[in-house]
Formats: sequence, C-alpha cells, structure tokens
Amino acid sequence: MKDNDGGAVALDRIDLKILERLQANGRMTNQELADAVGLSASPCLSRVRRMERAGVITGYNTQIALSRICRHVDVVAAVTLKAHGPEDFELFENMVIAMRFVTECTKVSGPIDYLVHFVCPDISAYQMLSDELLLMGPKVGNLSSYIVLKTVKPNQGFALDGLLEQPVR
Amino acid sequence: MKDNDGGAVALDRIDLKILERLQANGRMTNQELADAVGLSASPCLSRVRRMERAGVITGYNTQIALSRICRHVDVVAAVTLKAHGPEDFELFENMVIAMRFVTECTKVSGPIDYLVHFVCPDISAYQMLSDELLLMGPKVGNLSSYIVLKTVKPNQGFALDGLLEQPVR
DNA sequence: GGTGAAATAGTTTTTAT
DNA sequence: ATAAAAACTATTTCACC
Repeated sequence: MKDNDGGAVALDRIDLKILERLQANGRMTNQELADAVGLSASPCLSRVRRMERAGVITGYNTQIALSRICRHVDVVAAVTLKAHGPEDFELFENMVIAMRFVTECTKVSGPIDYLVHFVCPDISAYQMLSDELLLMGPKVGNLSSYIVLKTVKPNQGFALDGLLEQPVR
Repeated sequence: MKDNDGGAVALDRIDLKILERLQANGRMTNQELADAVGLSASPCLSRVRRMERAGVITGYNTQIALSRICRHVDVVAAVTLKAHGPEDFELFENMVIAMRFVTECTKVSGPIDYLVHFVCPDISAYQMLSDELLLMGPKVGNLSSYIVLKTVKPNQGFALDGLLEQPVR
C-alpha cells in the first residue's frame, strides 16, 4: 500500500466524499461507498485504489476499546532532551520507535521536544519504560508523565471539509 | 455498532489473533481473516460480530495522509483550568467536544488538566480556536501550545499480546 | 463452538460509451 | 473518465457434527 510520488495529490469533490465516508467507516463495502457518493461500483473502486497508490489513504484500522478487555494505563510523557544535535534526535527517535507499548510519538516545538504516548499493562511497566528512556537512552533532560484519566473526545478523523476549502475542484 | 453490557469481555486466543489482524488491516476480508487465524469463514465472522456487539471493536477507520492533500497545522494544547469543580470540567469538555478541528482530547492527571489535539487549516485558525477557549469558555488558567513538527511514530494500535498476558484463556 | 455447502451479495475485470 | 455486464470471490445462513 505504498507507491508515493512525493508530490501533492489533486482530489475532486467525489474523492473528498469518499475519504469522509471511509474515515467514518473503513469497513463499508465498495458498493455502499459507491451508492453514498453517487457513483457506480467500478469507478468508485478505482478512485479508492488511486488514493491508496498515491499515499493519500495509508491504511485501515480497527478501533478497540481496550478497557473492555484488560486493565491498562495510558500515559503521555513530555520529553526534553539535554542536547539538540541531529544525532541526539535520531537516537531518541529510534529508541522510541523500537519501544514496546509506545503507541504514538510526535516531535513538537517549544520547551518540550517530544510527546510520547504509552499504553502499558500497569504503572510498574510504565516506570520501567520511562526509566529506560531516562537512564539508558540519549541524554534526556526532563521527562514529565501525565496519566490519562479519561478520553474526552476520541479521535474520529479530520474535518476534511473545513481543511480543504481552497484547493478542491 | 453498540450493544454494551457494561461488563468485561472474555476473549480467547483466537479472538486476540482476530483483533491483532484487524488492528493491522481493518479492511481485510473475512475470508483472509479466517485463514490467518485458522478458522473457517463463518465462525470467524460470528466472533467479529460478537466483539462488535460487546463493544470490544468500536469501529473501523481509514488513515489519511493529510499532508498529501492540503497544508495544515497540527497543535497540541496543554490546558489547565482555574477552577476544578465538576461543572468546570463539564463545561470545558462540552466546549471541546463541539469544537471543529479538535481531533482528540484527553483529561490527564498532574498540573495539566487536558491535552487537546487540533488539526487546523493554518495558524490563524488555531489562534481563533485557542482564543475561544481562553476568552469565551470556562475559566482557563493556562493554555500552552505545542506545534507538532513531525510524527515520529504514527499510531499503529496496541501491543495486545503484551497487554493481555494474564487474562487470556 | 466448529464445519461445509448453498444462496445471496460484493468485488473486480473487461468491454463499450 | 464513467458505466454496465460478466466472471470471480466473499459473506452469510443453515443443517449437521
């Protein structure tokens, strides 16, 4: 599911509708999708395939309510490195990428360098992982942990209509 | 896709395998899934439906590479309220839930109350939204904005095998 | 709770516009 | 580039284990 050309991708209104529908339900059949966007099945499918090949659609996921299956803790760590050379960033990033129970990591601007999201079996597992970052990893200057108490608004995709008001034909 | 009973859900090894596969590819066919977990198509489908009804599977999403479609800014705001009564939390949460371009919001422990994730068309749109929270909303004591520069590790689901080592039959 | 066959429904390729 | 039709494949139900 990768065939990037590196450039921007032009989408028309129908492509946008397809993305909106698939964002809300990634498992709908091509038939349902075609009906929803006012196309017959085969052009609808070729549009989806085209967006997959262009790297616009990068994958399909299943949302799991982890709390229904097992106890776990959800923690966000705000990490600041001591040194800020390219090799310091690279070392930290490779460590985080390889780390189990890290579900997501972003590099941010400002006094914090990284936000690292962990989903671990328990606090002691988190304790070990954050220690690993602090002790064994590259020079981590500060690591503040924020335990997630509640998901107020779960991720339900982008407001594509609001984001794409200009470039859509 | 909701038929919760409020209680915990018992899963066996096959259910777990199903979740792992669907987490990696939410659009695989039931046939492929059945083959992957060593079941025939019909029991595989009934397990999936059962987990959907039990609220273990809460939905199917499509990942979109927004940067291939349009310019945008991705910001995480760390918000601390001035007052911490139940009504202050509720007011803030309702505001955030209704807010366009907020893709995700979590309540956290510690000196910060909420992490609010925005994906906006540009910085001026973000400026307006954060002002809305600061000025019109409930008493926001502090709002620090962290612009996302890079996604180091994109969300690829949970390490289910590591999280579920105890309760699986 | 699983299997395998049968009917229904969806996907995908080809062909024509 | 779209649509319709044909061939193929998957989904879903059901009788049986």
